[in-house]
Amino acid sequence: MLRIILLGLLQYRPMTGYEIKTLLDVSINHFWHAKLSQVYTTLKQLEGDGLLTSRVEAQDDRPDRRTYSVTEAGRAAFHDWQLSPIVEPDPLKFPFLVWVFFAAQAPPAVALTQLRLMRDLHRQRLHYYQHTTPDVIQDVAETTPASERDIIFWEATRRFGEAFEANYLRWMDELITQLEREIAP
Amino acid sequence: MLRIILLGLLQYRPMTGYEIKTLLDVSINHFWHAKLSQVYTTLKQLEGDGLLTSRVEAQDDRPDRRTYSVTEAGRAAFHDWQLSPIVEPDPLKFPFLVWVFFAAQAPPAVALTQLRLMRDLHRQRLHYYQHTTPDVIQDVAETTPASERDIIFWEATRRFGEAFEANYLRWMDELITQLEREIAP
DNA sequence: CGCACCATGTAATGCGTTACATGATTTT
DNA sequence: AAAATCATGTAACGCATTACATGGTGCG
Repeated sequence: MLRIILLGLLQYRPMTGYEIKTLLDVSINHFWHAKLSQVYTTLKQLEGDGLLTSRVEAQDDRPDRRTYSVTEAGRAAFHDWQLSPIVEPDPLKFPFLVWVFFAAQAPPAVALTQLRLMRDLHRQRLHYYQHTTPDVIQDVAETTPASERDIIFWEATRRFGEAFEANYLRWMDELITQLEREIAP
Repeated sequence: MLRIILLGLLQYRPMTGYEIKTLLDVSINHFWHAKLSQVYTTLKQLEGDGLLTSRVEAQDDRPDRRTYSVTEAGRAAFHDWQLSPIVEPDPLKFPFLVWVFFAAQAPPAVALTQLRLMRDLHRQRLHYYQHTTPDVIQDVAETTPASERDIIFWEATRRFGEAFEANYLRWMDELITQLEREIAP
């Protein structure tokens, strides 16, 4: 998947590994993430496969920059992926739900404390999607040659994040209330 | 994480790798998953670490069964994990959102077809959480010595799945409607 | 003075999937 | 006759994280 993301992002404009990582951290980060080291190794791999090319620019005050661009083969690989239909819902992983599944084994007070903490964290995230992400999308749209249609879909992913967090909060509030009633009737 | 899940499940009762896998597929499957081969290797690993023990029972008509049980050290490791607070929201991955992020690069008709297909898949999943999972929880509760408190949390994970899918559907319906308006005004 | 930013990479290790290998019994 | 269930595992590979290694500039 990271391979596809890198091919997709580099179609907007050529970038260095470092630039890609910073872009990743503000845009795609909410539904996919990668460490800088993985970005570097995956870029190298894609170049080895002929899907990217790179050229090095020397700089005297800072380290050299290696800028990657997509080749024709890279563009083709990306579009192949994009046009082949996805016929199964993604198998997802929610580590915190594992904790909830086994929460009966923990003392009730500990469980409640953990749930309240997690609720606060998701409240913060919801706030971020509502008040910060719209500005981020604007910023990215200005520094990247993106179409209006791109922005429609970027905004759709933001709304997904917002709705996901709002939904998560509702669910947690209900669970916490239920447990509170059971502990202190 | 699979290590923790195996330790958690084996505390209800001793099981073979095969039994664990079938239990995994109907319970935890909605927020974590693993292949049978990984279950076998992880069980072996946990035994090597002294967190599980196993004994083999010969059978004449079927292959031998290796039944695993949790050791004291295993119980301790599980409770350590359970009592150490989770202070960051999980970094999640939604592969389909990557597709949406780049959907502007696909022909509008292709994008709409894919979105409608995915909507149907999530509709099926919602139906499953609403009408099948409650029965599954009952079944598991009957074959496994689980407390009432366990069932409260298992039911909570079911509600999470239900709410997640309902929310996903709402989001997709909105996006599809928005795109339909733009294609054929 | 220390931290963040810019900038690149490698090496070791761990987690997870796919493919390989076997084989009897039961259900459709 | 074919598929699903029961039952175990290994080997190769790929994806991802952590740790290691380097070093100048700018800001508070």
